Amino acid sequence: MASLTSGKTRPIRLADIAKAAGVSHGTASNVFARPEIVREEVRERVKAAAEAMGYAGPDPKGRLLRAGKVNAIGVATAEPLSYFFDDPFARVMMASISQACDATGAGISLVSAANNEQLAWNIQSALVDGFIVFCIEGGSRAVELARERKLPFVALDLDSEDETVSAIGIDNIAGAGLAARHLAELGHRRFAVLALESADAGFGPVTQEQVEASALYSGTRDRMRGYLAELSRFGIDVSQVPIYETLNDEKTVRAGLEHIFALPQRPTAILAMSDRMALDALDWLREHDITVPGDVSVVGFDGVPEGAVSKPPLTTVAQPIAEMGRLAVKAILEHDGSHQRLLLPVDLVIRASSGPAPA
Amino acid sequence: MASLTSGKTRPIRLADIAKAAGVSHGTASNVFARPEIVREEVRERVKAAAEAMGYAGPDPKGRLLRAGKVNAIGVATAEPLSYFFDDPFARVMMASISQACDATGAGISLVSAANNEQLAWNIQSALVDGFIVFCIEGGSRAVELARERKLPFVALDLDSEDETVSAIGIDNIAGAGLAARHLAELGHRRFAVLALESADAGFGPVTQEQVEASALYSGTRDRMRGYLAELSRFGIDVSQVPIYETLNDEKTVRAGLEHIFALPQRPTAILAMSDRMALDALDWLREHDITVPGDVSVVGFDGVPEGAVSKPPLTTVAQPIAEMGRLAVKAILEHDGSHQRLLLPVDLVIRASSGPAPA
DNA sequence: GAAATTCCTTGGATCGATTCAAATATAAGC
DNA sequence: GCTTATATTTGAATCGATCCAAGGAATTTC
Repeated sequence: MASLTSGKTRPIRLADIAKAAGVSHGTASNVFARPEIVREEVRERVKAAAEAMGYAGPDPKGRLLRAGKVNAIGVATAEPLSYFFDDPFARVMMASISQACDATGAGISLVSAANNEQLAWNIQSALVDGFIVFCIEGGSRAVELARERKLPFVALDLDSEDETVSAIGIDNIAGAGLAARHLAELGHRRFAVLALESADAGFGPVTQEQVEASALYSGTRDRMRGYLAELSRFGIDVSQVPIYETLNDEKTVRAGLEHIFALPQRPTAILAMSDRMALDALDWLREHDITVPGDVSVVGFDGVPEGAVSKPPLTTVAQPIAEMGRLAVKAILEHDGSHQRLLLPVDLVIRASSGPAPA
Repeated sequence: MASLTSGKTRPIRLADIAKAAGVSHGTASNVFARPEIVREEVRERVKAAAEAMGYAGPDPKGRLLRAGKVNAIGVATAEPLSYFFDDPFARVMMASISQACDATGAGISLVSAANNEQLAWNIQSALVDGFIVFCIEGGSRAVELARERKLPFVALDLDSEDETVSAIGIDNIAGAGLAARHLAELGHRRFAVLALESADAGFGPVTQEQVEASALYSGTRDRMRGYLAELSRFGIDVSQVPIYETLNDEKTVRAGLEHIFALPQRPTAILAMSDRMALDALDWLREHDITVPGDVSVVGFDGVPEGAVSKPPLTTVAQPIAEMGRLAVKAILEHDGSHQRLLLPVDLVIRASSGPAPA
């Protein structure tokens, strides 16, 4: 019936119910935003009109423009959206970010995209008060875009040389050093490294020089430096250590292990730059009847919860993930125009995936 | 230097650079929104002005109001925000929702809150084009709030009787029936049920009648009906089946098992209304040297990936989670004013946590 | 009863863009 | 040179609210 009067039903605006109730739009707005300052009789009349016309309440779109603040923070990454729910590291980080947001009543918008163009658009048009940028791999593009929005933003886990971007990261060199020393002290002398991306090139065996040369992905580079510096200290010829670069997924990790274990000198210790790789490695080794830590020791990096319940439990370099998330949210919400650059300490967590080198 | 002229630096607006470049704001807008229709010379001039003044690009806040569409969907739940990243079921669902969103370029806003008041505000002020409401437990409040926004929304997994809300759910009765029959056919006769909430009351042992009486939480009620109906069919006196209601967390599941295994008649089969509970149960049983499925069989509900890799792998009633997520996004984005009510089929996945009843 | 308070209400300004009909400039056609 | 077609640009209107200075009515004070 009602729809007969007008073909398309324009959504009801605050002005509509103001007119219907015979008050100014200012008063109508007050009924919703500060009900205590409007006379009860009027308030009821306006509410009744709103009810009668099926008003959905003040549209946040309108409020937003006036208020200026969205009360939400964007979490951006160059990975596809599902990364936030699939990747163990991202999940722990997101859980802590969302806890911090919950505490302050801020919402979370996930910003991401498969391709670069879409990512640019999504970051440019995200309705947020600031960004937390996940820079796990190839995030520098996202950082650039976030910077262009001129909103507060923090880069996570990007050890960018650029002092003008706020960043919260960890000491990758020291962390990698802890892992390498741990294994060396257990007597291991034949190592292999499962590396994260060092360039957008893809995956496969790489040399130390290639990793070093990559200006991007300083996390990868620094972990590599940390590993190799510490191994050298134990008199190991690091030029002989095979390095295999993966895409941090099961497929390429498996390919890497196939490669590494086909070499004449099998390693007794594997340094993996992420727990995700390390856990995939444990699976592969088990399937190939290579015992851990009997034949081969494995040390991961990140400290995700899955590592505590894997078979065997994973020795790893634990990042203070929860702390990083909390600090990132704090940095956005309490942004004062300055740039923060925090380097958090890491912690070696020794579990059962590492043991003495075989005799 | 620049800041000396004005104490507070108002953000630069499109109008500012239009003035600086000596063009109308209409033209300035076109430079960013439809660059191809403005003469190159002018375009460059405007861009130069924007660059010089440090313009961050058109503010989405302004665009939003004009355009009307946010291009983001809200995912709402009455649980805290971290639920999206902690809960196995939610994670799988979110992964599929985010994949569907990625494909269409839509963003995701997570909407949630610890307390009811905050939840109301968050839902009322969320900048989204529609809602997907997670109704796992006590979600009816969120559904009400979403409905008031008069935006398209879909309830997930709420088997609400209200035909006027769009919902995508599963056949809980049939699913529960599959689980119960499977165990009964394996010879089990002594059962226990780990139930989800049936009222906001909390946790503890409950009776069949109590569950039946709860108008809320129809999912819990229907799964219970499915279990008990099928067990009756095998001649089992369902009034003797202990039912323990949990909060779907480790603590209350453990309390439930303590209770159940302290009863004079120990069960040989446990029906859990969620995989999360079932997995916690497996842990508890292992710790108490009760072998699965030798002493006790366990069947879960949901079909989360963790169930495939647990010790032992979990027999469960698998929901088509990915399909549900995809359909939910589709329902929001292609909303045509009608109400969808989809009941999807479930699937019994038999793994190693269920076996013949002990002799 | 006039003046001073207090309490509500009004209507215009504003937030920052987009859109579109109309105006103007430029090029093309005869 | 005049008309017609095409390419750009303009400026007003709009999106949906919030905020605030100013005005009006009711109440209190002297």
